Amino acid sequence: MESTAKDTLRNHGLRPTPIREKVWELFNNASKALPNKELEMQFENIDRITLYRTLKAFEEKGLIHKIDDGTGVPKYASCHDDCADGHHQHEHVHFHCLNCLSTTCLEDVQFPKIDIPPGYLTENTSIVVNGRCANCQN
Amino acid sequence: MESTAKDTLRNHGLRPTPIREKVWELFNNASKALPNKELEMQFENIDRITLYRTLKAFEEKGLIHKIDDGTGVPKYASCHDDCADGHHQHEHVHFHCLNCLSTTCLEDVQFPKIDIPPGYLTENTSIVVNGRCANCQN
DNA sequence: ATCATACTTGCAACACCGTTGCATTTATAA
DNA sequence: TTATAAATGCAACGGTGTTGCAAGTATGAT
Repeated sequence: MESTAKDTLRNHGLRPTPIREKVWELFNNASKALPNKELEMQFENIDRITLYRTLKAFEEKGLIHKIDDGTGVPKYASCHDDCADGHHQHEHVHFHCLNCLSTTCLEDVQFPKIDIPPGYLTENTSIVVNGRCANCQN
Repeated sequence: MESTAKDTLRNHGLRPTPIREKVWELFNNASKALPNKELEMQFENIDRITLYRTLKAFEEKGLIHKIDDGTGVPKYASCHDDCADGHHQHEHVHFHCLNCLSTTCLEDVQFPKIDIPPGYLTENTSIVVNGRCANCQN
């Protein structure tokens, strides 16, 4: 049995509101990371600041994670269950298609171990692969 | 024998000017990637647009490469000889220190091979390791 | 050396985005 | 139902990428 958007929001310490529920559903139905613009377009008229704060809250509560794919336009994607309040766990590779410009999470791709020189301490690593996605091979 | 800043600029199709020469020297003497702000501070008074265009020109001509370390603040570092006009070759890992906020190129770290699912085509890959650099271990 | 030309610089200006403050509206728990 | 805390909408500020244009500068030909 799937948990409703309301439940999910409450479980993460967020009040369920129409906007938040819809934003959350958009992330759940998305097969790629979403930029602010694309989210805004799904609403009749939503204040960009409200959306900004919604995304910020979602991120802080571990519902979504921000992806910097190098385009300069931040994108967001839903997290998995192992993400909690302000403590993200996202050791997965992101793929950015240079053709359709979509960015996706490659959860199943093995995350490589980077051999950093002694003296350095690794906290977390970000990997973005740029290329052509499966849908853009023609 | 080292080539002068003038020579380097000319060799990349850029007219040597006082500003460009100084910017180029700043990159050569830097042990880390430089954000616009840090470059601006090295001048008495430089127009931010001029610096913006200088960096853009340098990047297009293969003198420097832009690094997106996830902070949202673009940084730049000098390229190596294998970079030419609009054709960058930077398969190296970048390290971003969460303590001193410096970003460096780890040229000697082995760049891992990412096993992307069939159907995907890899053009280039960006890797940023976040953590603590050698200078920040105390 | 001079000079015409192309490039560079500096300034104004615009757009976009992150961010904060504040008043109003909405959700929640007593 | 109601008091309280949180969410929303709007104004506003600052930073930055970007372009246009006029003035200054480097360059190659004469």
